[in-house]
Amino acid sequence: MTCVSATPNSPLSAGSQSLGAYLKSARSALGLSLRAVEERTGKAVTNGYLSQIESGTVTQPSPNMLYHLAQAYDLDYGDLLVRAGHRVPHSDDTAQRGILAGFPMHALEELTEGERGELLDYIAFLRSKRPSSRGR
Amino acid sequence: MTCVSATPNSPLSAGSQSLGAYLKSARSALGLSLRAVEERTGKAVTNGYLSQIESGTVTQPSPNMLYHLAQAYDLDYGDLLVRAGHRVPHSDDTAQRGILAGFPMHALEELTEGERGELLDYIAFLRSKRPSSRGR
DNA sequence: AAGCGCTGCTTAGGATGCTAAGCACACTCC
DNA sequence: GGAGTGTGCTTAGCATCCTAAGCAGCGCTT
Repeated sequence: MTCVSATPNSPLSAGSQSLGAYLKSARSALGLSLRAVEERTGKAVTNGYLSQIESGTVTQPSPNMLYHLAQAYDLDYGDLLVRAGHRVPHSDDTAQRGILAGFPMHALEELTEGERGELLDYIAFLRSKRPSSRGR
Repeated sequence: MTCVSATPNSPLSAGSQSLGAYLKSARSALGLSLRAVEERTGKAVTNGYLSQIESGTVTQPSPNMLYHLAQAYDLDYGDLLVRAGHRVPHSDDTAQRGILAGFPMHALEELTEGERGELLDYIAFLRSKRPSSRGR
């Protein structure tokens, strides 16, 4: 047991901790070993790799990895994303219309995904049909 | 309507578009060149790399890349994340972000009045092509 | 024709995520 | 002592992302 750090660091209050330090605190708080976490994530995060993350050898794990860790530690996934330096979609506003006020949006809403794809292609087709402008 | 059989010519037409095909449609609808997009993203996404994404050579671009593309095309960032196979924070309630989330409104804004008319006709055409029931 | 600029596309190579395997140390239990 | 198990940690190597540089083709201008 080489390290068992002494600092009782509550992972929830960590302000500017690096991702690795934060995850290490979290694991320590839960009293889990590296391999226990590997087990918890269903082998999605191997113990060696987790060690790399905690030590800072790996600085930006993929969202998928972070998700599994969030699950294993019961942490907030979005928070982990931010700590890893990923952008998080701010999923709020749905309404800025503007020029399109006249356009019947519900017509679009009724389309299926595939139909919307076709529509995009048709828009491209309309543009390609225009007199001379090549791409703009 | 002019029509000219735009449907069969569609390179992707239907179903669940791959990320690449979707991004290609979006770019095409906006009438942007690969290098124009590179410019728009402030060189964050190079033209060659974008080509790789569209062609499927690169299947899972980083969230950061997707963010820049979402900005450039005025698409929903979260939607792109999902299409790229990344997990999205609040995705417990799966499908119900804005239905129009994936649609590039800019593409509509740039159309002329007449073209918008044709587009509406085409939407009507799409709907008429369906197997009648409107529930879905 | 020659040159220019734009188009999409390819490719070598560096950087990084990520895995599988193994190391050294510490604690048992026979 | 020796075997077995658990700990954190390291490392070779592969896969993938991503960049920089370049390719050929097309249309336009002189």
